[in-house]
Amino acid sequence: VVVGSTIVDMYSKCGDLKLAREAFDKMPDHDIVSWGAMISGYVEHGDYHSALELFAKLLHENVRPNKVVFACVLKACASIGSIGQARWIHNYIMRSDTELDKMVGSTLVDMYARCGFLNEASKVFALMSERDVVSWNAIIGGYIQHGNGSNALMLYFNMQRGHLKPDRVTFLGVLKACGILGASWQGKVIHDHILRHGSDPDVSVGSALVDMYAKCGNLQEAHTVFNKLPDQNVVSWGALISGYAQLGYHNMVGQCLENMTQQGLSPNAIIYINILASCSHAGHVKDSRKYFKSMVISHSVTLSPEHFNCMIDVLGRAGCLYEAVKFLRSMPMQAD
RNA sequence: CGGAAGUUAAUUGUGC
Repeated sequence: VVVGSTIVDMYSKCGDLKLAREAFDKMPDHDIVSWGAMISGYVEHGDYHSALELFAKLLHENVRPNKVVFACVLKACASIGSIGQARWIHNYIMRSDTELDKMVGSTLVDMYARCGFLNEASKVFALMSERDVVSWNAIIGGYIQHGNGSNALMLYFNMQRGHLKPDRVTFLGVLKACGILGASWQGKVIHDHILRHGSDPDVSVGSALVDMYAKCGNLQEAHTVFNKLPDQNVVSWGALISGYAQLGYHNMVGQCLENMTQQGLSPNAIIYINILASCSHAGHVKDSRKYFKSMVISHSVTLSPEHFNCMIDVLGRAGCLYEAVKFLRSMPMQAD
């Protein structure tokens, strides 16, 4: 059974769920770990329905799920917004005398938040028997997903008072909260916390800092932080470019694109959305045509409705209605 | 303590 579970886990970590399921079905006996390995494999690869189906089968065979299995299926429910099944599972957990430990509790918090029930998320958070940094991150993240930056920041400062050490995920969250609020003062405080935290510099946290400063309107600081990043990737460039685009610095957007390309990084779909949006704000019809063309010939970007929206917008404003309609008709997807 | 587990950075446009 142990070997079987290991094989199931190995196949699913390699991304071959079919082989994993075959191995699972061939096992003479299943213990709870093998069920867990298979269910978590489905969840990890986004096959939430299969995960829930297998969970139903587990219940049908009168196997007692454990905390790991609960966490996996709750995550599946959260991902497809299946609040009904999630509530049923929550209920089952309560009936089965499973304690709301940090793992099951955090998953419930995250699930309720994703399904839009923040009251219940914070209720579960308050009831949990233990809370670790992931639990705090889950509730903070929940408020952020719903645009409530101030509650997220309040929770962060409560967490500090509880002497619980934040981690990089916490920082990613609260920096986003500052960006939402335009709270540059709190942002600087958190920047300071990050520097004192004593962890290795991290590109993700660095990009979140760039984004935070940009969203607070402080492009100078954003660029300074950007220059100090250990390495610059497409996302960190994206944060910077989006900042320049939103604040109307059209030529800086072009400049960034050039520098980025010189670094050997090719712009992705999101970068192009920002660039085209910048053309649209600046009313640069020619630039927008130029960039759209280079995007198409690069063949490395999947065109999305956003790209077309930007083009149609900039052309429409410039009075090039005929060309705008041409773009509208040439959309490879359904126009809304 | 030979096997499974929770939170994770950049995202367009119209009108009030």
